[in-house]
Amino acid sequence: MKQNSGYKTRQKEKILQYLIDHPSQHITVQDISRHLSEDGFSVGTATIYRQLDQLVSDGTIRKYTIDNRTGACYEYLPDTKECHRHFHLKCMQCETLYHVTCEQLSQLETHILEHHGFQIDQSKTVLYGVCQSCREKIK
Amino acid sequence: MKQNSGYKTRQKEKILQYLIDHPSQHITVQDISRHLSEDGFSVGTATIYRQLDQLVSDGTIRKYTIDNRTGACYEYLPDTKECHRHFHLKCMQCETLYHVTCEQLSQLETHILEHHGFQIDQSKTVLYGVCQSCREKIK
DNA sequence: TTGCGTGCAAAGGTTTTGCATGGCA
DNA sequence: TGCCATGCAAAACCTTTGCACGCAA
Repeated sequence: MKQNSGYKTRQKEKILQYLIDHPSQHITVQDISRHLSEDGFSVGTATIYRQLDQLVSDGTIRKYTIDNRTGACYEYLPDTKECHRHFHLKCMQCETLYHVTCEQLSQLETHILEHHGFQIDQSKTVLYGVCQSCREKIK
Repeated sequence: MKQNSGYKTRQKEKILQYLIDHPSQHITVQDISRHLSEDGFSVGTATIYRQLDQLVSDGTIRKYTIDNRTGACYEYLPDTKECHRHFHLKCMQCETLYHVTCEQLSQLETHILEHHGFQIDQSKTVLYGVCQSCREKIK
């Protein structure tokens, strides 16, 4: 996992760099396409899709979709060791990523492993929802 | 919420019945379309989408998307509130998606809300890791 | 009868694929 | 040089929309 597969091309580099420069955000294929064009380095849509697929397979980025949004989103996953010690909570409103260390979460991990036989990978897991300040805004 | 809006038509009835007959499953528009055709009661795709939208608004069913899947999924929500509380566990090895209902997970949701002010959206959240059978294969 | 529901076809998006060409190793 | 990567365009999908007709209330 996380071993760059394939050749190192300029397109691939640019795409990944854009994702790294915008961590914890809902990046779409369109965003990447638009950004690279503005940068004077247009990349074909098909290439973007193909590279993103590869990055997802490598475990470098994550792909997900958000309802009432059209198209998939991609997000760079930081690889720092600290990230294995806590969970990520991501607000779908303001896009903030919260890093949470919590006994309850550790217990959950143990429970899921012991009772469901499933070993959770904290670094890859993101809990989606709405944070406090955004919930207050809505009211 | 949960009050059937609009007219009662045969199409609507058939669509909802199919969802009720397949609780806790990832039903797609195609599934419904195919099933109804086989039943000798074809319904136009546009109608299915329109009815599903209405059922989602009513709160009768839930709409969500799954990564690496094309198209949205729908799911009937049984009346009891607790029953539709479940999370998704996805194995990064075999890509299987597990559908888990678990008291511990519900407690976690409550805990995160009360202690961290964060309202988790289960339909968007997927816990990544490795499932039991894949862990056994590795050893 | 009134007005929503339905079907069909067309339109609007997103994502994938085929194929010739280009570029990394 | 051997292969993978890229671009372009076409194709394949999913979902929405417009419109005339059908049907529930």
